[in-house]
Amino acid sequence: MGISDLIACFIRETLEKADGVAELQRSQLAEQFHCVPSQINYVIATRFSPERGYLVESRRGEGGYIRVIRVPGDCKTLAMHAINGIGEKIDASSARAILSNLQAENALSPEYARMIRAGISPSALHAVPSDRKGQVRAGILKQMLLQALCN
Amino acid sequence: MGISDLIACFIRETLEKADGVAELQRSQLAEQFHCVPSQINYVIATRFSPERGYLVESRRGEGGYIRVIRVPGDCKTLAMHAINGIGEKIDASSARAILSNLQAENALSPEYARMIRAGISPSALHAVPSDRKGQVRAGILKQMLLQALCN
DNA sequence: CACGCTTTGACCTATCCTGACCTTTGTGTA
DNA sequence: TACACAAAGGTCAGGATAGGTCAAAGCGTG
Repeated sequence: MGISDLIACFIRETLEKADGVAELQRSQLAEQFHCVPSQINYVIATRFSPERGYLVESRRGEGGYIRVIRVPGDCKTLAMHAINGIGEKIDASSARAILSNLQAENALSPEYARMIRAGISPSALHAVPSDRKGQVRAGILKQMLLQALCN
Repeated sequence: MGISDLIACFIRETLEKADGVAELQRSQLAEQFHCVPSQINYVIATRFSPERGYLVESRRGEGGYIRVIRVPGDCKTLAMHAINGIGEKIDASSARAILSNLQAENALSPEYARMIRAGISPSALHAVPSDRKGQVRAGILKQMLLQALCN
């Protein structure tokens, strides 16, 4: 596990403790994890993007901050939101993140999540030409999420 | 016995010791056996395929790994039987037939069957070039069946 | 010798980490 | 009030690390 994962983990814990809103200080966090400040942006961009169910606000200058908000809502809404956010194509790690979010919100059972992961795993998509993988992953993900939603 | 067999043996031993989950470092393993990294992929592809009862996950970049998972023995027979019958590629109606057979034998719950059907439905696979649909369907079907039958 | 399994290497893709440079905002001072 | 300055945070391209793909060459055996 690299530093990025540690930072993401820390942010998730903060969100947990603080009831869905984490207010962070970029440079302070960077110092705490012995990394450059821009790595915090990297972590937020790759793990706390809107498609993954988070909102991010920030402010520069004196008293600046980065606020990560876990977007609230009931299971169905979250799942529909996730499906709508998928778009034409999706890369593997975004797909993984969406699934673990839905799972964390109890909008998706661990069993269904595992099935979906199996369905979009690299070995499953082996025969898809690489320039189409993103599209195919998106297609499968949407269909299976829809199915899982309707129990 | 060639190097591939030695590597396969080593992975099996690791699986034995580690209770069915081996986490490997491709380049490290390659160095250890004095071969090129891609030979590790060859070994995994030829000896740890879904047909043989293994799941494989991996991650690139810093902290990358290859994880080989041996599916538990008790559920293995049935799953292997179904999966081995699938082959390189499969058309939509044969896939449906396999699913309804398994369902009829009570080997597959209706929920899981529906998930799989969603995953290989035409809308899920719309972005796959038609000359590859059969192969892709087979890939997804195998992975998902392995997951569904072995939980 | 033909066939199939093995081995190799060139090239590709994904993920993470870093640093140089830029923009926004609050505040103290002339 | 205006302005300079310091204190945040933002962007982006590049480098490092690690696994993936594919086709061609090697090799052993019927």
